Amino acid sequence: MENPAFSFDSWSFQQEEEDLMSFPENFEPNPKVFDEVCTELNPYSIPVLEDHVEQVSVSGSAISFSGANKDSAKPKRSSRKNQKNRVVQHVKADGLQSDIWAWRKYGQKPIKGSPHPRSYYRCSSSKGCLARKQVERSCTDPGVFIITYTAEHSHGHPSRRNSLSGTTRNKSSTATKTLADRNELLHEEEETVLVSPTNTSNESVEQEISVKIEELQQMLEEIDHSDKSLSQNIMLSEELVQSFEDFEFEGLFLDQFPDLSQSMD
DNA sequence: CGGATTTGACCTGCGC
DNA sequence: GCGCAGGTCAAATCCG
Repeated sequence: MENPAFSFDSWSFQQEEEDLMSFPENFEPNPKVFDEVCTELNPYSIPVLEDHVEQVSVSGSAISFSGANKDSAKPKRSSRKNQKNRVVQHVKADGLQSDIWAWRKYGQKPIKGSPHPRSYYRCSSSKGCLARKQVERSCTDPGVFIITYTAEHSHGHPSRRNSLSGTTRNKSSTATKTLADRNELLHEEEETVLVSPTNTSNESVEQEISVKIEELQQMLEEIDHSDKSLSQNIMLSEELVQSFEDFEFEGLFLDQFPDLSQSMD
């Protein structure tokens, strides 16, 4: 069985980086145009911190999506005017992997004056969802990605991500994943646990979660502090992943808290 | 075989 | 009206 969420690995992200950097080495954008585009793409001068994502709404309402009118007839092609209302995020590389939605890439275009192409994604969690996402590398800081969300999701959060977020599809087997990837996975799963209702009466579930977290943390410590060979670390990591698969966090939560996915909206 | 990605073609908005 | 640039479509291709 393959865990879909586990397809979020650094390898595939590196592939995306390669894709984004696929312009000729001698590519030299017009300096004037380049500056103008950079100013346009990063008008907020938001300081991007590690593990921190600033979220900005062009319409002035943070976090909320406001681009599409769900009641209006769906045009065959979206109007560029509609995209004045959109949410822009400036994230570092690891921020691209913290997106809970499943996105499907439907296009990539070189942007005039920018050395980096822009990738276009649509939500693949639900058929008919109008949510869109654009990912492009900042021209002022290649380590920063500018993510622009347009329209809003017409459905609740997916129980599992079934695609990649700002990345190409996974091309490697689980055996080739790095320890950093596994740690990233653990962080994501821990975050999933932490969003559970705090006043739930289901103590047995909470206890089970607590025990599981402790086990996983111990396993991580073994990985981090041991001087084992890489292959041994990978074996430990595989055990960690299997542990997650056996536990089935989200399935458990969906069974115990059927309203959770909606309340997260 | 089904789902995701790639990529050239096409459509639309906007400035001149 | 024309041309450019951004955004989307869809067939081809890839991959598990």
